Amino acid sequence: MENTLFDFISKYISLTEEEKDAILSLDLFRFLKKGTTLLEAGQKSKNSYFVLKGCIRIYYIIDGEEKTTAFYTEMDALTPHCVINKAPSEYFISCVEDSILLISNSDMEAEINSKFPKFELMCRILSEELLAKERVDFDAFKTSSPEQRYMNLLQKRPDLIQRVPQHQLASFLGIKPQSLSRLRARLLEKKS
Amino acid sequence: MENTLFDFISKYISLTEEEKDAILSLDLFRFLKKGTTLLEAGQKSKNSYFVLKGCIRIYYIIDGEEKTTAFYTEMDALTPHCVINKAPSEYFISCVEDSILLISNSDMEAEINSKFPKFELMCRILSEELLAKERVDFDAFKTSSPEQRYMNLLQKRPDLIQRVPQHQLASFLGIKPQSLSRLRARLLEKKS
DNA sequence: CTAACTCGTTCACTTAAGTTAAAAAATACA
DNA sequence: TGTATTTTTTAACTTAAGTGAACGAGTTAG
Repeated sequence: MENTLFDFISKYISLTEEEKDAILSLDLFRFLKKGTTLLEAGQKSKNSYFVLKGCIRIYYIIDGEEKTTAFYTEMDALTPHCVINKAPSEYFISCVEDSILLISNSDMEAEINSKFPKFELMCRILSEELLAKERVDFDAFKTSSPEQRYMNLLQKRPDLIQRVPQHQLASFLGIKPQSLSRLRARLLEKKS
Repeated sequence: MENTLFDFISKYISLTEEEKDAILSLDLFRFLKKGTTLLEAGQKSKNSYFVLKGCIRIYYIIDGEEKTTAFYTEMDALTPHCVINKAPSEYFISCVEDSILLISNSDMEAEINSKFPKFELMCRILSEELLAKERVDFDAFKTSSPEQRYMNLLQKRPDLIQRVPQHQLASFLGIKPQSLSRLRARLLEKKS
């Protein structure tokens, strides 16, 4: 668990043993049950999440319907929009599975970043990377059909298709559950 | 022009006159003609862009078709994916209009960031903001129909609809030019 | 144990986007 | 200015996603 975290950090900066201990002493690890809500729409929060184990999702409630738009699994980091713009959240976050998360808050992060330039550097690089990647993902979504998106997902994140309920996958792909079901049937047909 | 830049920076950090002069002495401003290509797919580059005036776009060529996925206008910043992952670019960048850009390269940025922690701080905050916003934009795209996306654009970036050719807007909205034209006709019909 | 729910699938029908083609309008440029 | 080129619109037809409803399997709760 600590190893997962430090392996991740080591991709960006190197930490001394003291620094590692300092991080661990903050006691940020949290064990959460499937279905636990971490953030509600309308709510303000300062918490950021890093997934050590399990899966969390972002979803909206639009016309009474849940619309899941993003999944975060092992080694994924998420700072909600409401933390950045200090406004009520536009979306919910909850656990898709029993999960182990590192939960930090923005005040604490600001303090650490100003004390340890190394950490600030890591955060900059990480968010620049995530931003560039999000851009490319968004582009791929725009330029492809639901069927292509599904096949792309099958390639890039096959695990998701196993661990996530299909109606959540459907809205993640920008379609209705019935359409995903039909689409899958269509693909099976094609293969044979 | 300098003012546009410093107004932008002042939202994040405050600069002394010396620091401002130092930035200006780097001579990063570039004047570009409409249609100029800044980056080609397959090419490697270290350049980041900040739009002071005008408009640039990201586009792909898929099956011989141009697919425009993003527009950057006044006060927008863009670091291409290829700069981040040091791999050949998956997309093109070109000027939609005559534009004034600030063009920096990643080596230079790394140097400045390590010399001036203030700058590193700005870059971190900026990319965290952009990442959170990109997430919300992507979500809005996923959860809405082409018609809703168009109406949303009409509200949020009415200028774009004026300054950008419709076939580029269409792929930005994830549809074909014919569909956008039809969609617009449908909306006009509804209004009356 | 059964009633209530949730989830995935199927079906018939509606709606809108994709496709192909052609014409009309706007723009560039020689 | 007139011609070429690009952009936008229109139309007819195809394809696939949305909608509303129903069904069975699996799960949960009383």
